[in-house]
Amino acid sequence: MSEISLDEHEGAARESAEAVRPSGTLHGELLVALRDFIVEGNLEDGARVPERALCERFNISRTPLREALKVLAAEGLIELLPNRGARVRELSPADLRELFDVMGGLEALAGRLACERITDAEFAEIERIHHEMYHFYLRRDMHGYFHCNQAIHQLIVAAAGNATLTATYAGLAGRIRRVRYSANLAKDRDRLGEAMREHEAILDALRRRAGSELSDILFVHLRNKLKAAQPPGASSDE
Amino acid sequence: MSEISLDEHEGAARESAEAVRPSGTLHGELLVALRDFIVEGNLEDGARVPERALCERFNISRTPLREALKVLAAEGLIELLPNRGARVRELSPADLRELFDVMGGLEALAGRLACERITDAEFAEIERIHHEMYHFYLRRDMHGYFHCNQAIHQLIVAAAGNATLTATYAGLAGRIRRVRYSANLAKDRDRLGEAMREHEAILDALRRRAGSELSDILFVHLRNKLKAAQPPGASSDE
DNA sequence: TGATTTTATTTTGCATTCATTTTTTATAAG
DNA sequence: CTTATAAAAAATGAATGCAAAATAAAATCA
Repeated sequence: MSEISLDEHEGAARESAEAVRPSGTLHGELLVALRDFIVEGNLEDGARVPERALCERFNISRTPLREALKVLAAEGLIELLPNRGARVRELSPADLRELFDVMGGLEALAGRLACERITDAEFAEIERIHHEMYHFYLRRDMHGYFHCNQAIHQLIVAAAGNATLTATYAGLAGRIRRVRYSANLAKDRDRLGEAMREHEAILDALRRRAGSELSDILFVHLRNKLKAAQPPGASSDE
Repeated sequence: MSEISLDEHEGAARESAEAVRPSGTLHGELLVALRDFIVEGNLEDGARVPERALCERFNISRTPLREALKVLAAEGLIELLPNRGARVRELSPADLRELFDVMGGLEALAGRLACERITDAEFAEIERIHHEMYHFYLRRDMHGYFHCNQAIHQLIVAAAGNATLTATYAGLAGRIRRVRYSANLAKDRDRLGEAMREHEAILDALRRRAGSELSDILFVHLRNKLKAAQPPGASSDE
């Protein structure tokens, strides 16, 4: 009956909403598992979230499941319709634009903060991955490139040393991750080269600990990323 | 038995976590009411959240209450200790610093976005309140001053026209609102004058639609606000 | 046949119940 | 009188039960 193909995503201990990691409680574990389950795209966009099936899949009763659903709704991953259950939240082009802008703002902040406190060792690590990324870029290895790209942005956020920022950022990132924009990105070679140059500028500003400048670069960088991901004439639904 | 002094905070329909406004469902209403109840300081810092008492107070069973608690924990307002219930989350000086920085980052973003899309009418409204605030400043009317100050920052965020940003901002603002830093702020007259000058600069940059510049000013403005709120030598718990 | 009403089934929201764990109170020992 | 131990009370986490609502299915009529 249950047409869901989940295979126990236990171990993936994603650090998410900061104050909620009640390992040892069913609800806490379930929250993590369910979030991954949805983020990884096991449910179609706009699809109903099948309570019964998920209960059977995770071997729990409805109570902890519904608690987790409420949290995921607060995070914006699903939406709750009164008396009509939960649905996977669809991202309109406008939503995506909003998310990218906020992510851009948070990365801009991360860059600024990172300039204040990043150690030489941390910077060296970012630089190392940057060169690795350049390597992938030359070889047109999209998978490797993308992986490094993610890592760099993640490291900058981490270097900011602000747990609240990290948690907020992770929450928004989860919502975007459902969208397969990577495909669009990878296709546009011009964008790839441009992105590479932007990353050079990021590294440079970070090296000089030029917080305000880095802040600007990162925001624009995210804007360009969005532009590349969005079809040219996509309505912004304003 | 219940030493809680709540008097039905119904109507206050605060727009909060965007995807959760299930008016008509008990859980949704309760979430809003409970959040206000905690934000308004009806529970001591670090105090246990009394499930039983709250159930009686709101006339509901534990199920919807606990659902709301899970959401509030995800928002960071309370923390859940396995088998030991929920407690009102205390804000360490480090937490406060983190929150202010992220709020600063979000306001910086708001300023940048506002410059892109703010209308002359919207700007005029902000300018009007700014002058009103100056009036209060001259008269040393702290209450009026503070109110205007809040309004201006709120309007800038609104002018950004990004619902995701608004929701994220509101979530963090709620956590800070528990702290009575306003008292500290109001006491420091030097800071007040400085803040006034910073607001002049904000207005000026916004008038010129100088997004990047405004972004910087707003972040620094928030930093200074924090500095004024924090006792000089407060440990940053790094 | 196709649309519409009626009935059955499922799903949802919330209350209640139950087994554990924690906290409190009472009791005993040093 | 203080500290340690044991028993009682309360709380928490999760499962189950139940009424109302929504969806699906069947029956009726045009």
